[in-house]
Amino acid sequence: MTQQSPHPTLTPEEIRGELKQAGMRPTAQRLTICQYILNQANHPSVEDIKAWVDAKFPGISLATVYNTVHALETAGLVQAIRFDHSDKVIYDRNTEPHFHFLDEDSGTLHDIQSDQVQINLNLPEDIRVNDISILIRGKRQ
Amino acid sequence: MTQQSPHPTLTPEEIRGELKQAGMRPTAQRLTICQYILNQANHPSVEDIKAWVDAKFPGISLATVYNTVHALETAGLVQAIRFDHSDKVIYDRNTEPHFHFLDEDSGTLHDIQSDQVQINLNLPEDIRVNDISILIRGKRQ
DNA sequence: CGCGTATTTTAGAATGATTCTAAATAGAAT
DNA sequence: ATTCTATTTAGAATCATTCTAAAATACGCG
Ligand SMILES: [Mn+2]
Ligand SMILES: [Mn+2]
Ligand SMILES: [Zn+2]
Ligand SMILES: [Zn+2]
Repeated sequence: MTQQSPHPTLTPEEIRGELKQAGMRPTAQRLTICQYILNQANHPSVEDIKAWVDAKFPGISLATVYNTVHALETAGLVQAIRFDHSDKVIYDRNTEPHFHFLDEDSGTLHDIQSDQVQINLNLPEDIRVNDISILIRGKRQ
Repeated sequence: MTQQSPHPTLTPEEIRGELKQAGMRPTAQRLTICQYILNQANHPSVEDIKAWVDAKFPGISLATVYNTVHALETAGLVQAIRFDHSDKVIYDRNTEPHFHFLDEDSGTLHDIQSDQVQINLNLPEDIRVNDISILIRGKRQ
């Protein structure tokens, strides 16, 4: 299923804790960005993040958004992904290995947990697989 | 297997024929580009194409390479694909649905025919799948 | 062959996402 | 308060790609 996200909502205090644990100072900018990426957003682009954060924090710089997502990525709190259908990187709070469904009508991405897909690979012996990336495109009827 | 490509080598005359059939004038630039994309190359980027063609056809413009790959794409002679690990579009002479293996050591892409992968999707009833894109990353030991 | 017209090629400018730079600001430590 | 480091910021730079508008070329026809 592309079902309800398994991501618990984090309180501001919990976010603060995650940042500190990652060695990042919990600045107002970062807390706001995390409130969006970790709690509200669904696979947002930097543009999405900037737009949302701008409402709560007018005038935040684009560079800060980039800096922050990079830091969050390094800290392992988000995953950066790029798909064929867009030239923008999207950030994924789901850092577990999983796949994606692109709803071609709405343009929205939805997680597909690994256990919802069974893959049987018939590859040469000498290949060691490190990672599998899957994007399913389709529509809901 | 990521085995030998199922792409027959085309003679210059055959390439000429393909272009005409697609309503494209078989100019020297296009013939040279096709000689590379359709016969020699393995998932080349525009940069790759430009570099190879430049040797046979010094001074060809980058715009022409872009124009030509777009025309070939429209004609259905190649497929444009973008993967996560590079910010460049690559062109694929294999226009059948298929998947890809990225050799992380060499950075090279290899086709995986659809019949070498069995996928069982456990998705909601209301989802109609139009396309599945798979990239397998790994190494050869 | 020689013209007329549509297609193609081309250089260079524009675009857009992202990265870089270097200076200003803020936080933490002493 | 002073110092040191982390963060934020505006703006420039980068890079793949797209666009523009003019020059060159190909092709059909007389
Ligand atoms: Mn979006
Ligand atoms: Mn390449
Ligand atoms: Zn996801
Ligand atoms: Zn391929």
